[in-house]
Amino acid sequence: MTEPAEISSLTLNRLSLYLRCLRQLQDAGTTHVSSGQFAQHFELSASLMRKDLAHFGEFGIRGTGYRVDDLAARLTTLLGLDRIHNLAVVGMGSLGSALARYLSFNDKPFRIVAAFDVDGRKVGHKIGHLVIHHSRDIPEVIPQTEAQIAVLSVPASAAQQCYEDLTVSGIEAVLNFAPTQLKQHPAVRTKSVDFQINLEELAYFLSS
Amino acid sequence: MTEPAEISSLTLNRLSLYLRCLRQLQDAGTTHVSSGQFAQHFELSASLMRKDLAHFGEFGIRGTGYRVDDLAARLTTLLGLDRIHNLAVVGMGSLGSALARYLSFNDKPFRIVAAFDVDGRKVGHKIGHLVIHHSRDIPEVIPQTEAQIAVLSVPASAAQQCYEDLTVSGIEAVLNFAPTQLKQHPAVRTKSVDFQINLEELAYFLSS
DNA sequence: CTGCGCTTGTGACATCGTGCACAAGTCGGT
DNA sequence: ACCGACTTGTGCACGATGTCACAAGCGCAG
Ligand SMILES: NC(=O)c1ccc[n+]([C@@H]2O[C@H](COP(=O)([O-])OP(=O)(O)OC[C@H]3O[C@@H](n4cnc5c(N)ncnc54)[C@H](O)[C@@H]3O)[C@@H](O)[C@H]2O)c1
Ligand SMILES: NC(=O)c1ccc[n+]([C@@H]2O[C@H](COP(=O)([O-])OP(=O)(O)OC[C@H]3O[C@@H](n4cnc5c(N)ncnc54)[C@H](O)[C@@H]3O)[C@@H](O)[C@H]2O)c1
Repeated sequence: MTEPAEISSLTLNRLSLYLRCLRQLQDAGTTHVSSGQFAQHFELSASLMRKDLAHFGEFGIRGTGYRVDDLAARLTTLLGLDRIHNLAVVGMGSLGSALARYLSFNDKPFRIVAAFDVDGRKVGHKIGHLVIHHSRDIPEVIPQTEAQIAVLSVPASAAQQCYEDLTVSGIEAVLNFAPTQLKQHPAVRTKSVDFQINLEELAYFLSS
Repeated sequence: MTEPAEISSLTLNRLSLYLRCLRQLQDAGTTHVSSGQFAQHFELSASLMRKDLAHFGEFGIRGTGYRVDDLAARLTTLLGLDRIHNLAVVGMGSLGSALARYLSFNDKPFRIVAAFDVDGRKVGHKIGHLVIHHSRDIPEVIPQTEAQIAVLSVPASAAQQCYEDLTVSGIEAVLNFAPTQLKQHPAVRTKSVDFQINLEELAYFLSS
């Protein structure tokens, strides 16, 4: 099988995870690994890993396993992480700032090219070497900077409006952190990371 | 059906979502809603919502729909959000501080009772009215404060060690933000919120 | 009290995701 | 050159998840 069918989110997320684990192995100096060893080490499923990889071709050597460097490299290109992706952060509050700082360190495949807020005390100031624009300039700045992915870290009440401003500005994907159910635009790939819901799930299982 | 079987994460997360949407309806003054209206308004599935609720009993009135207040109240107790849950935050960097601040505002069902770090410049200082302890005191402070859920926001390299310190200290659940695959303790309910993997999923689908 | 329209709760069905087991294939030793 | 030990890639079966369609139930009008 090559790559005609649409890949599921679950598979894709696991591929990212595999890559991360492979990098750990690289750091440890491991050059070869079998799916069994890999799975045991990282508490994953060996057969599932093989099946995930099978969506994209053959990566291993029967009888031997996988060459760590090789698999890592192929996963990197496969996931598009060998290219640089331009990010815009909308909402430079405590979360937005943390994200911006985090991405500045970890700048391998992602690069922040624009930041937005509405707070007069923040607009015009710099975060690192990046000036914070006013949100009303989203339609102008997004195309200029060629931002492809937007990170939404504004209050829930502003999220939908910002989302729509972003979509009409030609953004290709949005990662939303606001605890709200966005009315999605079909042409923009949208995901939400919902801290609150995850916390509530844990709370459900507590004894008292 | 009442509640013998284990409820799936997916269902549980949607229940949290429904509750959040119901609160929006309450704020808007809506008193009654049918699953169809609800689903259309929030871009959800009506039949799935009914099935999710069915795990826990009957909540609606046939021919009429649901009373918003009533359903919200029942979901709140059902999810355990009428009780206060004690949180500990481990790793008071930019993300940990953002989370602490966020939870201090949004303090309805969650209350931060302890904070930890190893950085000498942070330990002993206060965040709000809460003193930051040294991580080595986790085994002492967690039981004292009766923290039930820990939020892990330390660097990936420290995550496994902190996780284990927490588990032996009697924590009941952990929400991990570090980009690493934790070796899980079976008695501790553990979830990860993985910003990086979500970002990489979006990147995969970008055109260029 | 009866009938009608509406909505829930639910069983049957379709789809999707995962675990299992094994044939196909590779390598190293003899 | 062949064998045996090992691992991948994969077909199959099972379980989980979501959709559909409808009987059961409720309220209101007459
Ligand atoms: N730990 C956290 O802080 C955390 C965790 C999970 C989710 N969230 C969510 O992330 C979002 C941001 O959280 P936060 O803690 O950073 O809040 P915050 O109040 O610190 O920051 C919000 C920022 O958004 C800006 N803003 C408001 N309206 C805007 C608009 N229309 N356009 C651009 N910027 C605008 C504000 O000026 C502010 O700087 C919230 O929706 C919150 O629920 C936060
Ligand atoms: N936007 C973000 O900042 C962001 C987003 C997603 C995930 N994350 C992840 O969350 C974690 C924290 O991110 P951050 O940006 O806050 O990093 P940070 O460097 O700002 O903060 C990390 C904090 O953890 C403390 N620490 C280190 N070892 C510790 C230990 N053993 N016990 C207790 N505390 C310890 C450090 O002193 C520091 O204060 C990282 O794993 C990061 O990958 C961060």
